[in-house]
Amino acid sequence: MDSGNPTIRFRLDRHSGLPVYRQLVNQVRHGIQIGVLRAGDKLPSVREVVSQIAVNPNTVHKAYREMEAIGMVRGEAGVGTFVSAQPQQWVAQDLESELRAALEAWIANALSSGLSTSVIVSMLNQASTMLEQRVSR
Amino acid sequence: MDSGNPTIRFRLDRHSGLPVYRQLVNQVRHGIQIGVLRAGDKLPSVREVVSQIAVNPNTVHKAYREMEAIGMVRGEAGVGTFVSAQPQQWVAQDLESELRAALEAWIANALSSGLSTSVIVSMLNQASTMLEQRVSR
Amino acid sequence: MDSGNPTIRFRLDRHSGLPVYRQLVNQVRHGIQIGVLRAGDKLPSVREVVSQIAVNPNTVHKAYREMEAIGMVRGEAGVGTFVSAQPQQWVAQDLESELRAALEAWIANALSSGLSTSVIVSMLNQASTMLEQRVSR
Amino acid sequence: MDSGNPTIRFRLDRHSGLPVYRQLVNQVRHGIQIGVLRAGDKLPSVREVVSQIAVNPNTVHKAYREMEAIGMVRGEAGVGTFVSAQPQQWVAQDLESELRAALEAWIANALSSGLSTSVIVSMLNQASTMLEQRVSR
DNA sequence: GTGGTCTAGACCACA
DNA sequence: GTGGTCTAGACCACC
Repeated sequence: MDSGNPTIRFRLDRHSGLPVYRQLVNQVRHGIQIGVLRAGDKLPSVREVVSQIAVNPNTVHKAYREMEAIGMVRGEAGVGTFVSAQPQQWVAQDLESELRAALEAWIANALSSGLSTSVIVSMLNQASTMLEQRVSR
Repeated sequence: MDSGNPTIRFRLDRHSGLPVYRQLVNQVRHGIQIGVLRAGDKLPSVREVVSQIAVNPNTVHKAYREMEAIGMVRGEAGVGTFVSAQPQQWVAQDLESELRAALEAWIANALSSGLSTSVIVSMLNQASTMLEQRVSR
Repeated sequence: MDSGNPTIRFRLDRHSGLPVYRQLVNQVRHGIQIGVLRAGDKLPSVREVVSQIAVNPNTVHKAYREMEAIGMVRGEAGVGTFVSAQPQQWVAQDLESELRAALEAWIANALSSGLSTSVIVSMLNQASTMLEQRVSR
Repeated sequence: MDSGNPTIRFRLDRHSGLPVYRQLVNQVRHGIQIGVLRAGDKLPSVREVVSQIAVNPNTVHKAYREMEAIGMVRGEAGVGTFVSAQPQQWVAQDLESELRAALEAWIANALSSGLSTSVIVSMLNQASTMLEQRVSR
């Protein structure tokens, strides 16, 4: 009914390797951080998302459940899903520690595969450099 | 019984998240790269591996089949499994490209979460530095 | 439920001596060759195949993995398994070269058994003729 | 002891795809057919064969057991293995029917893989022709 | 002893 | 629902 303000539009990168539900969570988080989404804003309904990006409803459900579990968002039955109050602070911290852990896991994998430390270091440096150039492009 | 040349001993990291059979493949690849395994060398039999690292025979078999499919190794029924001739070239590329892809996915995840490029870059640099210090320790 | 497009139905020859998983691979290859299966078409799910031909899920999975390793097919977790784009070229060669090798082995066996070449030749011709008549029957 | 007359020397084709024990059987059969081996002739002992062609003793045993089961040969404990009397007739017939069955199986495989009859026929004819040319070479 | 195939089941992440 | 990994065990041909 109150579909007037679409608040956020999801987009999908099918080739990124990232799980779909994770992309959705990330985009909401991103929206909150850059101010597109504010406390109390309504997220599109599951059905709307499904028609937008042609994805399985269960996948959207999972993303919404995940966000709710973190406290990023609150779902009210029969009404909709809304951005929580003051989610900004921990959102960022939570994300960083999660990413840091993932990067640690990546390094552990590389080491346990027998790659030399110097090669791993150079891969990290190379990625870092590429990223810096991409932004100044 | 006295198989004399133990060629390679597998070790398992149960917490790495990497599938067991992939760990085995990586370790053989590693062994070939550092010269512990050479063309014609015999890998331990499936049953030997099973008794070494307490894993299901099928899992080991799966790893061996994978290596054979890539051409890294050749299995002869009733005889054993042997390192192929001239496997060196692609061996290195395979593993590195896999890890590079995983790192790219990590960056994609970070970017799509709304993390600023500078933060990501600093995380990469920090990890790289930590790794270098760990080796000189 | 109403998956509508049955794309391919597997059949099994339990007495052919060919491993079940190889029969499945061959039949998909055949389906692609005769145009029943085209790029992007969905293969029946592992569980569907299981209920069709009464075989263990792992066996079907093995066949699907084999096809994926060759590049004939691509499996997406949670979605299904789909025929790859442009698989036609090598598809034909693969099967034929395999059969040709088997026929060479048969001849080698016959020769090394001391059968005269003329007898072998006549056996081949006889088989060939029988096959032609069977088709015009 | 009576190693004076070596009667038959085995050779192995490692790339033929034929099982080793089968090659041994075939060679004895061949030897009988061309008259190199006659009724009562002694086959080399398992140990002699092992030292000749570097093969597992069990493999030689299996070949000898197989020949004995067919009646081609008779083993006397502590003495040796000897060619049976009048083995020629059925030896040939037995072999031919066996080969014919194998060829039928090959055709069945080809058909069940979805190869067209005409392609199979042409493969057979091609093999037959190649074989004829090889002999007139 | 060796690897190869298959069955019968479990649990997981993802859609 | 989908495929992916793994366990526990069987039987086979071959060495």
